[in-house]
Amino acid sequence: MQATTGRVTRRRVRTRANLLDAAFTVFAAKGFGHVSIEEICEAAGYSRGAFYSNFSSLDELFFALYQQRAELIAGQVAGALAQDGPGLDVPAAVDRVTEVLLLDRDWLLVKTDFLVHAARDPDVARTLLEHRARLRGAIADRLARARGHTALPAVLGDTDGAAHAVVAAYDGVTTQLLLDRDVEHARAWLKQLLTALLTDGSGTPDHAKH
Amino acid sequence: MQATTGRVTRRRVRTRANLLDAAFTVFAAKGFGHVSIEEICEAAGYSRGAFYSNFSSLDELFFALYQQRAELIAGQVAGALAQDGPGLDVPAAVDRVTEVLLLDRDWLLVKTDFLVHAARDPDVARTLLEHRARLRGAIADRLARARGHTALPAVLGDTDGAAHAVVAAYDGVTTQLLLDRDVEHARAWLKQLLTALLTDGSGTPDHAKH
DNA sequence: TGTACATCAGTGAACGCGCGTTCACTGATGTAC
DNA sequence: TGTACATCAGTGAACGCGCGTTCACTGATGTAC
Repeated sequence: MQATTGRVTRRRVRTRANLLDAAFTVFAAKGFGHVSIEEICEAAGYSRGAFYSNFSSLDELFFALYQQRAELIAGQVAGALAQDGPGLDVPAAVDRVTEVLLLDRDWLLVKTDFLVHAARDPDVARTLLEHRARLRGAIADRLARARGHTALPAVLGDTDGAAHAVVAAYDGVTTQLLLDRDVEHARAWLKQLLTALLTDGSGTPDHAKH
Repeated sequence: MQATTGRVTRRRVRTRANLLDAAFTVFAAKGFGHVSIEEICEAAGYSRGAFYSNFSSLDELFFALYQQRAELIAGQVAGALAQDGPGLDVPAAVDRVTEVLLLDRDWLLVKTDFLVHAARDPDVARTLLEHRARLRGAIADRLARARGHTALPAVLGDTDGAAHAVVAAYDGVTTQLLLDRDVEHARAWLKQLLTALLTDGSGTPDHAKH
């Protein structure tokens, strides 16, 4: 209803952004559910009143935070996937995508907190599923573009099935990474998994050994 | 130092078990971090003092709870894997194992909460990694036993690599299941993934279509 | 098997702190002229 | 560009509740004889 857009402004936008940034750090460090509104305000350098002026609950802020970051990252992934020619160079693509998806541990932590949260709230789950669908779409597009150049194994069905498999592999590797904190291993491992999934054993590439 | 084992007893064991059972339900419903000691005591039908007589913190109880359930489930999985002959019937094995691993949503929720918790505490992470290693060991054994009867694709390396892949696939499918709550789809999907991973495209089984 | 006694397990009242939430106030920001 | 005014955004004190934690007490449980 905010008739004039000029009145929603500047200071407010800045404050909101500061709160979200501080919240990201605090949530990553302690986990949603172990964080108080006060901690976030303190980290951001505001009084608690500022929080209530911008959000109505921790849940709302957490949701906004996830939305913001997820959008950002979805864009980066799409960019990384669009980056090369029609042939599908799995290891190169994985390198570029994991740069975005695996290297920021804080994001992995927040994302997993959000998963846990979504698992208990169907409305939140819907949003997360939509984000995932968008990501999967970008992957399926990429795979479709590679069709003819590189064959997909029939077991997974169409490109959409293959995209699902890629996401599942990513989720699986993420779980392990959260525990062992070995990013390089996770990247190598994801490459290997995707190679196994996206090739049919004939074209086995040489880097897959080890 | 409890010299006589007779003095650690009965009532105490029962109370502890009741608290753990109640905690499981409450944690599954609300998530660790949104649960108070009081809620658990109320659910179990004890006063808060009883809690402090048995545990020193929520963290300790949560850890004990995970430990208890994980052990139980590890046994069930090992049993399910040991159940048939030397040949590897992937879909049948997946059916039996997912019976244990995917059907209890409450367990998936608690397990994921615990993952998030472990991701922020290296000591807890070590315990979880050990549990996972044990599970993986059971799977690797099963795969080794199938060797010669069924070939594994070389991309994954030895049976241990294949076992890692199985766990990753399981974790990936779990993530999706937590969001869409479609158990049957998750089982079918896991079968398909494992078939793709554990066969080399030649022996593609007919059930893999769709 | 029964009784007397000692120790233990859980009770529930009490305390106090952390923090969510509200609100009257003030300095900041934008608008009109 | 400058000034006067209106509205908005964030302040920080105040309130109160939920709940973690403690502890003197009592009924339950086990032991000795």
